[in-house]
Amino acid sequence: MRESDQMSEQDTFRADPSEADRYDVAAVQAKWLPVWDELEPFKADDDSAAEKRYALTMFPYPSGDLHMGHAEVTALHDVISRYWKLRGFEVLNPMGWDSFGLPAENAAIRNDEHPATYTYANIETQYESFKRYAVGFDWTRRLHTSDPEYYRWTQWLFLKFRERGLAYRKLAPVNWCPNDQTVLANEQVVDGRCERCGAEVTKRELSQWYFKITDYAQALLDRLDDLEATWPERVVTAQRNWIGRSEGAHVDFVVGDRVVTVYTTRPDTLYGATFMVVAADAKLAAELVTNEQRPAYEAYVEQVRKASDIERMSTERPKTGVDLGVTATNPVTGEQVPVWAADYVLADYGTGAIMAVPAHDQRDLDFAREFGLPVRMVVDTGEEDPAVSFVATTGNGSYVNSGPLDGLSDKATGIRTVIEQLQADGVGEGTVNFRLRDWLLSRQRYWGVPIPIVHCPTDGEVAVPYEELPLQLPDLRGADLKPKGVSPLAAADDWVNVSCPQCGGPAKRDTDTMDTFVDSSWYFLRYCSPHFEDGPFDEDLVRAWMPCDIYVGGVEHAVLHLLYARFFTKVLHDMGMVDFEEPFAAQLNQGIVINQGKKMSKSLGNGVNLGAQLEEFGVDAVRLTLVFAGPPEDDIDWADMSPAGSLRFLQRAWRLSGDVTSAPGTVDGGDVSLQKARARTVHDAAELVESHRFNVMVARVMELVNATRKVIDAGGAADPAVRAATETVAQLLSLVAPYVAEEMWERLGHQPPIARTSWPTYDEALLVEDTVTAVVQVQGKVRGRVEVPADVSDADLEAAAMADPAVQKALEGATVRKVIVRAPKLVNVVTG
RNA sequence: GCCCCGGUAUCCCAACGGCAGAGGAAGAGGUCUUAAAAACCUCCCAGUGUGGGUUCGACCCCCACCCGGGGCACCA
Repeated sequence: MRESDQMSEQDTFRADPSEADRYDVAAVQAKWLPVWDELEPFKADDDSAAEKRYALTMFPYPSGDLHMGHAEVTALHDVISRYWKLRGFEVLNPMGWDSFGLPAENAAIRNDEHPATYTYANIETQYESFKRYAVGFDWTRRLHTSDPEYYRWTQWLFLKFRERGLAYRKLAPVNWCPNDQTVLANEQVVDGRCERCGAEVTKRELSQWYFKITDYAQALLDRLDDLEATWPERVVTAQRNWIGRSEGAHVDFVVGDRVVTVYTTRPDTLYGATFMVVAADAKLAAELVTNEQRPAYEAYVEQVRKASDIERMSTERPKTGVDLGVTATNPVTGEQVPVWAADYVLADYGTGAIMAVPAHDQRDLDFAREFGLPVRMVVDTGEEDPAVSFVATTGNGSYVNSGPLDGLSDKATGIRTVIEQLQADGVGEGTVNFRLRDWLLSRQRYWGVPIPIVHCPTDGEVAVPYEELPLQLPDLRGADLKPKGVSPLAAADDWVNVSCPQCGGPAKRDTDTMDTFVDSSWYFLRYCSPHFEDGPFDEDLVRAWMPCDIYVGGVEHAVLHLLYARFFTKVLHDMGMVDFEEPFAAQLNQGIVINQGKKMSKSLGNGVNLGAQLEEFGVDAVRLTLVFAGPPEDDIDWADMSPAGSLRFLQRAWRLSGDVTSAPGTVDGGDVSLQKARARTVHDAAELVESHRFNVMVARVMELVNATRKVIDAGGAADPAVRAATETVAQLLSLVAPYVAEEMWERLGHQPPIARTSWPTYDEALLVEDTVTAVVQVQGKVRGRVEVPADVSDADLEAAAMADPAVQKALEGATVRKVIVRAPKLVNVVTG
């Protein structure tokens, strides 16, 4: 007895509920990971007869380990992917790394090593983290854009684009980041600063490679209409703004012995043009200026060059400019107007020259005021004369001082009339302009795709033959990579000096590398056949999987990556390699994870370490927290979240699986209200996932857990409805918390993996309620409730409502004027 | 300056134009425990940023404004 006393004491200690009624998070994770590795439930089968779905999430750059942002986007993404899987689709859900780029190069310089060292070490770290995070990726399709097997095809595509005239080289002023020592695309300059490092961008005149994305401006714009329903509105709007289509006219002015064409959206105000302005940094200005004015002009240009974009773009700044000393002839009036140079006119938009109509354009008016130039109103809008008010008028009005336009009062008619006249006289034409510029793709850095071009003194630019691809990077490391203003590749003599593929004579390789956005413009295609060796992708497999049914990622790529990827897809469509024009059928942009109301940052010291959170609460609880936090698009303030609460809920759900006492398969019948709750939950969950309202879906699962708990505690552990509900909980939970779901599934007597089960079914009849509680309002205020059959007629409901004692009381002494009946839920009695 | 999104309980968030509360967190009390944690039970908590309008009825639609977040801004 003594011995057994001791035993029981120990047992009591062991049987502490905190040990017995909770699962060991770390042990469950350790248990299932190898099982899933073995079973590969998410391996996508190209040959499957099932309908295919492609779930794509933006691949990461390998900087360090995964952080909260990755955790959020993949948790949300995985809900959709796992849902489709349960719905019976063959799902392609791949992952890889956007592994070329500057951080690796900077780390290599710091640590005196090769950029690949940093890159591939981080990839391995992130890969392990993704594995533990249990996202349903098909790892057999993993790719890295820095692998020669991948960038071989990036180079191939570049050459194909070039053959189609879509990749070309030109000398032009370009954005230069003095910190990163490389040029930048327009899209990478945000408010005059480098999008990557924040340094102020300056201008340089350089010969660089461009993709002719402007050829596709109209197509890129047109197709946005189709995406409106399934893409976030802000992304569509951002792209529309970025493409910036405008309709207007080219008008030819004569300056001396040459023609200068201007672009205007208001040709109808041509009679009010009182001067012309040419972009100060355009060649045209230097060509037009008189010798007398040249010193003043050159001083001005010098001043403009020095000013940063930030200064230039400030709208507060007074207008500056210089008189070029020449006059231009207005083609419709024959009038001579002065020609000025100014920096408010941009060299690379339109024709780089404008006709200034100060009365009807605020910028021109500001300039005219600054330099005492005349203001002539030609559209009378009824507002005060801009020459007096200094407020340009831009609305509709009647034309004055405008020759044949006088008497008209409609802007559209005025514009059309002038364009017709210009065309008849051969001095202008209607035209369309875009804000979008060609995509500058050269970068003066090492860790990127080498541009497969050889420069030959005899043959000029010569393509590296396709059979020589990939053109691999030379082996440079450490100090070799220090930015010097030219690409580090230029110093690799053995690599640079080659014989011309055409004439065999001495020639030099192009030493720039490609913008990493080129790499990511087609990776989603590569996933369809990641090991294909006869081209960038297997066209049949791309046809089978693409376009992506959902693309989940950050809204920061609204223009950059998404516009480029769309451009690539359109070109490939024109090349006949793909049969669709848009790569991403639908899109979901998640918010960001912040902490204490602020973006996480080192300087604020408010960073939340993902690894520590996973360690403390487990993968499932962290994922659940992120999904449950709110609508996916909203930012999540981690300080407001309770991963501990998430874990508590998961424990609660898990406990159900241990309380079920019926045998597997015992799922029909039982507690009717629980059956109904289960049916309703499954029905709603599908709708909620499809409309991306994952947080509400989780709340519904919580409700079902609560309902099931109640039945069990009331003695229903053996009830078939309890088993059915618990199995449903496990399956629904598997979209968010795969470990505990798998564990529950096993405890319920089933084989793994739960990911390969199918979406729970239910009897439709359970969704139909027999009776409904109808609300009776008097003057919009609830005064009573009546229980009625769900299919009650309006008349019967009204009768029942009016018979209700509480309603009778509320109606005492009042005259019923009208009764609104909305069977079976509501009656509103209006008195009067 | 222009455009978009949001503002519901102490907090995060739900509510086909029809009973403002689904879910969670926090808080209070209780059961259990030597105690604590956990679990379970109970309770507390707003009339929906402000002011108008439409409607039988408005968190929801319309107008104006306030606050917060985001985007665009010398592109002619």
